[in-house]
Parts: sequence; structure tokens; C-alpha cells
Amino acid sequence: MPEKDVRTRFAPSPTGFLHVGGIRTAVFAWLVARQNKGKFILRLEDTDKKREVEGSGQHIMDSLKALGLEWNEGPDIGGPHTPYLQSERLESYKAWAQKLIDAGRAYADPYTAEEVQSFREEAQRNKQPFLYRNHRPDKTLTWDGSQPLRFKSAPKPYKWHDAIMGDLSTGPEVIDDFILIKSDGYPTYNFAHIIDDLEMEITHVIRGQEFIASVPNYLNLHEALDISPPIMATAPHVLGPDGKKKLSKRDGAKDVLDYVRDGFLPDALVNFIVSLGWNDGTEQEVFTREELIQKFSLDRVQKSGAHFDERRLAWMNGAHIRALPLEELYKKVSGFWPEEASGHSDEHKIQVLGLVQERLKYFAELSELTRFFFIDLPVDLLLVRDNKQLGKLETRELNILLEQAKVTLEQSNFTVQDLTDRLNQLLEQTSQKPGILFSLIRIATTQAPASPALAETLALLGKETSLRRLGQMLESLAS
RNA sequence: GGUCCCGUCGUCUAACGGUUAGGACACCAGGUUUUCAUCCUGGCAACAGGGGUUCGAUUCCCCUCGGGAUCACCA
Repeated sequence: MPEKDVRTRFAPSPTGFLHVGGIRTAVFAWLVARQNKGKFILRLEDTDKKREVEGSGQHIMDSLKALGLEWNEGPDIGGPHTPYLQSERLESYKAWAQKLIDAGRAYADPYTAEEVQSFREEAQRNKQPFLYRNHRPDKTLTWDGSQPLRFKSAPKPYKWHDAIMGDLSTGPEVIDDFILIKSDGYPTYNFAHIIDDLEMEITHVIRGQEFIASVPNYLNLHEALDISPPIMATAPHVLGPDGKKKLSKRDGAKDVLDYVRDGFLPDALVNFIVSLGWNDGTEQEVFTREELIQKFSLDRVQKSGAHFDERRLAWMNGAHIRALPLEELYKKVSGFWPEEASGHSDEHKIQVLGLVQERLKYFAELSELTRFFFIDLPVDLLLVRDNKQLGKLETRELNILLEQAKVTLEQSNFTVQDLTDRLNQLLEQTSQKPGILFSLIRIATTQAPASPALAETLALLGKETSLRRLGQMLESLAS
């Protein structure tokens, strides 16, 4: 039975783009929402004005959309708990902060940043963990907004359950008086997200493991506020391919939009991101989006970090491409054809696509893979010279073979079947190995290092083009 | 350093006390009348180490080692 009224959220700060590691929690949250017929909410946490990157909020939304992770409520479309931009929810944070002050659970921080820093250093010198609460001021001054507002914590041990990590526990030493509202008037993440998740009725908070150490503090704040915490799920980080560190932009982690631009399918990207740390317990690797929605579960998510392997992504994308009906694939590759293809009919391009579908790893390869179908490429004799078998033949021998091929092909009606038959006859007639004869014809007619099966390629190229290119090859060999 | 979490092939992972430790990616070899790819077949390759508990441990407990996260007026 699906849970009722599930509401999950993705709450990034608009400080940059989204890479594969960063978007994973969004995928998880989206999946949980869809699976339970719930709502997926997007909220932008823009409380750090210094770090904010112009346009990144939009960029993040574009990335989510590109992967098909549509949200039900968000800064652009609104919703029952508008606004979805933290910088516009200041009144709300103030109101809750006042409740805390009134209850004696929040106080103005009288120290300067430098003073706090010196406390910290002193603790370090004594090899003691630094806790601000050891420096709580004796008398409380009224908070006028120019000082940071701190939470007056009530330290105690905690045990709690995390939907991914399982049962967790910590001692009272991790609880401290963290800052609720900064001296610039903006709330900290630690405070704002609690309020927002409460007001937006979030049921599942799914986030990266950098927050796990702060959870006890959040729990403590919930108690002070007399509210109950949502279900929490902490996903491990995605690691760089070789490094052991969390995947970061610095390690060359690419913007997910880059993958979309290169022609990776959103479904494949989602499949890959989810499978980085999750499986359904069977041997299935490739899942459709619908299967993922149906089968995903937080408790089967791996507790340890997974390395991001682009080769596996490429394979998975290829698998998704092959699984697509040709007509559907054709619609998706529209922007990836070589320039020379413009003006050719849909019918023709679909046939070309059909020949390369099984060797396409991502759409950006389409252009190179198919260019020779649309234009005569200059004759490149190196393709012959570098060929293992052809390279051994003398020009005279190549000439003879090509002439014979030309004669044979001139008689063909260029259907795949007829071409296959005549090519086989030619094989006997010349008593050549296919490795030699077919390679030569293939190179002569495509001028490409790789191409689909010969008979099919020739049939699609057509009689005129095929013979013309054979002729061009002969000319080059002669000169 | 304190606190918390994690540890199966190079990589992603299966296993929830009894298996020749399975699958996938990658790689290698062979096959499918040429190349690349697909597909098929085969191969290489892992329980971090040490103690317990148990008739029996990859699985449960402890220690060591290794890795990660976090200790901000960032999120």
C-alpha cells in the first residue's frame, strides 16, 4: 500500500550547476514521491548571498527538467506553501525564532566572530573539542538582529532511524548552540530547512551524507520547537572515478546538462544514477523509468559511496538506445545529424539511423557515424594502407579487385538480397577472402574507418552513389 | 584529533549462517561471411586483516587496518 500524502523535496542552494553526484538525492526524492503518488517539491535555499551564483537557480531547474524530474511545487510554479525561495520566507523564520526566544531557547550571541574564533583555537590547543555552549554568556542581552541568534541547546544522547543508513546514535557531545539567524538577517540552513520542511509538510528528507553529523542538532531543535521530525534518509556520496573523494566539480564532474547535450537519454541517466548504489535484488541492470518508480526503495540503497564510472554510463545509454523503437529514437536524435543530412527525407534518415542504432553510445556520435551516407568523403588511401589485410596488397591488385567489384555491382538492382548474392558470387569469382574483398569495397564506398554491414550500406547508398565512389577510389589509386 | 558512517572482483553490485561466493561494466580469447558495433560462448578477477561465537562464518560480536563525512555567521 502506498503511503498517503508523501511529500519529498529537493532543496539545493543556487551556487553552481548540478553534477551526477549532486542530482542523485533529487532522483531518489522524485522516485519516492512518484512511487507513492505524492508530491515532489523544489525549494531554492538562497540564504548565502555571498556564494550565490547568478543564474544557477534556473540552471538547476533546467537540469531537473532535462532528466524528467518534474516538480509539483516550486519557485517557478508556486504551490500551497509559496514562496519556495528561502530569501522570501524571512518573516516565517523570524516568527519561529521569536517563539524560541520567548521560550528561552534562543539568545543573542554577544561575541564577535574573532572572539568565537579565539575560543575555538583555545580548545584546539587544549586538544578539546570546541563547543560554543561552553561559552554561553551569563546574562542575555536582547536580540536586536545585529548579532547572530543562537539556539540554546539541551544536550543529550540520540538514537534515530535513517531510511538508508539504518539505526544511528550519538552522544550529547555533538549537540551545540548553533546559529539560527546570521547577523545579516538571513537564517542558516540549519534553521531554515527545519522550518521550511515543517511548513511545507515534507514527509521525507532525503539528502547527502554531509548532513548526517548535524542531525542530532536538528532533533534537538525539533524538541525545542515541539514538532516531530520527518523521515530522514541519508545517501552516501558519489565518488570520483579514481579518487576516493566525493565527486566534485574540481575532479572534472560534468554538469548533467553536458550529458544531455551529448545525447545521453534522460531515462538512461536516471537509470545510471539510481543504479549507483541501488539495485532491486535481482540481476536486472537496465530499468525503464516506470520500473524504477515501481521498484525503487530507500532501504535497498547502499550505505557506502560508489564510484562514478563513465564507461558504465555509456554502456547503459547504449542499452537504452537499442531498446528504443526506431521511430521514437528518430525523434530524439533530431539535433544530432551532420550538417550534410539537412534536406534529406525523414524516410532516408530513419533508414540510416536503423543501420547505426546498435552502435550508437550517445547521440553526439551520430554525425561521424553517418556522414558518408549524405556526402562523398574525400578518398583516404590511409584507410587501405592501415588495414591489416589490405595493406599487404599492391596497388595493381587493388585495382583489379575494384574493377571486378564495379562490374558486378553495375549488374545489381541494389536490393539487400541481390547485393548479398552478387557479393558472394564475386567472392568465389575472385577467390578472395571476405576480409579483403569486402573491406576494400566498404572503404571505397564509405571512406570511413567503420560502417554498418556492407550489403545494407550499399543498398542505402544506392547504385549511383556506390558506383561513383568506386570510380573515385580507382582514380585515386591510379594517380 | 573528537564524533559518526562504511569496507565482496579494477568498477557497480547479489548473498540476509551452510553457494564451486552469482550477475553487470571494463578487459582478453573465440564465433556470427569484412571493419566498428550488436549478439553468443568462454576466460581473468573479490569476501581488508586478526581474534572470537557457532557443528559451520562473506554473513553475528570485538580489535586492528583502510576509506569517507563532519566539527563555519556554507549549505
